[in-house]
Amino acid sequence: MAKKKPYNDCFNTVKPVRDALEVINGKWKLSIIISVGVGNERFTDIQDSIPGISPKVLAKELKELEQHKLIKRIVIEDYPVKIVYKSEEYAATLTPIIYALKEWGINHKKVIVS
Amino acid sequence: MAKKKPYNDCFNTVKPVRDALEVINGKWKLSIIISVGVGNERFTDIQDSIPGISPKVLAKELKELEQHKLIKRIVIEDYPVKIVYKSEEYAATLTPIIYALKEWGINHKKVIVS
DNA sequence: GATAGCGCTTACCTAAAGGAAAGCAAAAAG
DNA sequence: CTTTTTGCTTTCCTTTAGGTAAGCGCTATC
Repeated sequence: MAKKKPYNDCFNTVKPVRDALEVINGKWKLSIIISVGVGNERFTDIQDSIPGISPKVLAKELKELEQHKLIKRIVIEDYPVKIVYKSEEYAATLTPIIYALKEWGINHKKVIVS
Repeated sequence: MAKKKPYNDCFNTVKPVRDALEVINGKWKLSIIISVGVGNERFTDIQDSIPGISPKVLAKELKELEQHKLIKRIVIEDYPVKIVYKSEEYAATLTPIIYALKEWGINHKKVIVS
């Protein structure tokens, strides 16, 4: 007896958190979702609203977000052809995460300062 | 007039979200916080509770989490010397984020399957 | 005395992320 | 015509994250 106490299992939490992180990981994805969600639909508007992002990275991330069905790319066929990005409805499910991160980030800033 | 419509500002949200991500980014940090939060305090217990993590990465991340005041490393001086990791109270403020990510991850799995 | 476990560290390597800068086709503006 | 804007793409390069494998000092166990 007196076996070694085994570790506490937390896989039920760790697993879905990791699944979520796989989709929204990286430095820029949530910023892009926020920007598009707030109404920016043109490439350059999105770029301008996110300080520091390069067009290369933005183009790459937009493609990934499209594949994850979080954003749609719409081509409007008139003269000139116009391209707009919109949030998919599914992106709204990320709101609680974004909100929680925002609140935490704001508070953390205060904690660091003090 | 008829100036170009400027982009919609979202920096107030983007900025704190990025601040938060700087602390909890990466593939493993939240998993470690969850594991320690659930009561795993020994290095190998934490390692065993997070499938796939290597000791190198775990050691590195634990140091970073210590610096961010999310986890404390305690050396117990008896024979043999024992080292335990515990959550700082501040780590509890991450609970809403972890919960939101967990819920989203669970739901996302369902969405993908269908 | 040999082996195993604990809490790491070290060295090495690969892949992916990301930055910088330039360019480009099409159209509009001057 | 020249320049500017838009929505990107391309190339090149550096940084970082992370994986693999081995080992090490110490203790405990067989």
